[in-house]
Amino acid sequence: MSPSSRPLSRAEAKLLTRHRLMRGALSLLVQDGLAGLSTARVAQAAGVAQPTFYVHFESMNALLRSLATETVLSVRADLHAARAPLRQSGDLMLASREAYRLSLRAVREHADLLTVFLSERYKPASELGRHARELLDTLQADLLSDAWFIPMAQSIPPARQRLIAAGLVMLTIEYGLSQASPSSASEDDMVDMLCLTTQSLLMAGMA
Amino acid sequence: MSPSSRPLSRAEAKLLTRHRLMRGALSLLVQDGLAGLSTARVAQAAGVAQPTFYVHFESMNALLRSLATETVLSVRADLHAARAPLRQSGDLMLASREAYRLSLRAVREHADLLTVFLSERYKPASELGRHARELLDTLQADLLSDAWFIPMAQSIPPARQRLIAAGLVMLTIEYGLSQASPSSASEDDMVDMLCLTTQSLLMAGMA
DNA sequence: TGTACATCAGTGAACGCGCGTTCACTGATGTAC
DNA sequence: TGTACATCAGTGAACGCGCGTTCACTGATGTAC
Repeated sequence: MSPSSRPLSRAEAKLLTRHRLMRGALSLLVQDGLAGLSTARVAQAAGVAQPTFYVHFESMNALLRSLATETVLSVRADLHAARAPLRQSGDLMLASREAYRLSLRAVREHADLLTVFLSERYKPASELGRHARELLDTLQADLLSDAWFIPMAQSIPPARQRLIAAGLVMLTIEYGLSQASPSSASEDDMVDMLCLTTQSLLMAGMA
Repeated sequence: MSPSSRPLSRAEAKLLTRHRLMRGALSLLVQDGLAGLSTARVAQAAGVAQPTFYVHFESMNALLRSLATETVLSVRADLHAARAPLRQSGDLMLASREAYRLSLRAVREHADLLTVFLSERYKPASELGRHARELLDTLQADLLSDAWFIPMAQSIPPARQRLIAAGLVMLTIEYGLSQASPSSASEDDMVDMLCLTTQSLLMAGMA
């Protein structure tokens, strides 16, 4: 499994333990949410003794902060990358389909983190909740900026633009996450729905 | 404040305490989620001593079960009632607008409970999560059955029907809850979006 | 209505337990020569 | 390369605290006569 026989340096080993703690925390969050989180359980999930937690993080909130800031960037980047087809010239309809297909995959890829964020977004006092709201706001803004060149989009009032972006982001995440369930609809059906919803929302926005 | 000067009977007083415990639990759930819930805090929010909790519920899970079953019914009924205009003959477009307007209000009315349910729906092991998933499934089924008479709806394959219902339910809840935030869009804009999305999804579903 | 007794919602005190947090210690890794 | 020392990631033990849960007790409410 190990790509090299060289033993890990102290710094590398420490970073590895840190990553294991964060992954352990994420898997506990997915299972039980914040209620199921304790330094003991996180440490156990990471395979280290419980006080080791404090070697890496000064508190549970500090770990959650790191988890949020370090993972949010990759979710955001992946969803932006999924819309690359839109930014190339060509058939807009075909490009939209491909962009939504890739977006659904990105959502599936980050399903664990997104479920946690969706769960926490309505908790006003939670630091994780604040990060979740910021992420969703950012995803909406990214979507708008990626769609800016679409002729229809520019003539829509800003308030409606935000409403459209919020709806499309939520639909994409909702559909993407539902792919995990066994009775899920087909990806093609989801892409159809998303594309037509987008078209009609854009037209509705101008009205 | 009291509508009658007659002192409460023992049974009435007990029921009142029970309601206070459940409302206390709900307000704590809204603030901090399951993580912030303890028998002591619930009892304090209800204004009773902590062991009193066990006079009414055998455990926190029992309280959550009661909270879910007793409130789910009223959410479901209110959303069904909001679609009454659809069930009367007349202009379908006007009826849709009115139905969505009433639905948004029902969502706002039950905002506390819905945010809690949305937060818990992705937690596989949580009993509250199971109730949340059941509620959302039921709301989707109710929407489909209320829309059954719409000519277009009947020719859509079942898998797509469910996808459409899931999308519309989530959009309605998402928009309705966003009305609580100060920078929220106008209700009229939301109704526009929902109506046009509905139309286009119905057309997409048949394709 | 009045009295004696039964019921029971609510309580204070007590318990064992897992939690967060601290700290002295260990032994492997890193460094200076 | 070899040796002596420094660093520090990880640990076991210990602590005070809030938690869930139990229980004997109280006093107001309800009931029988």
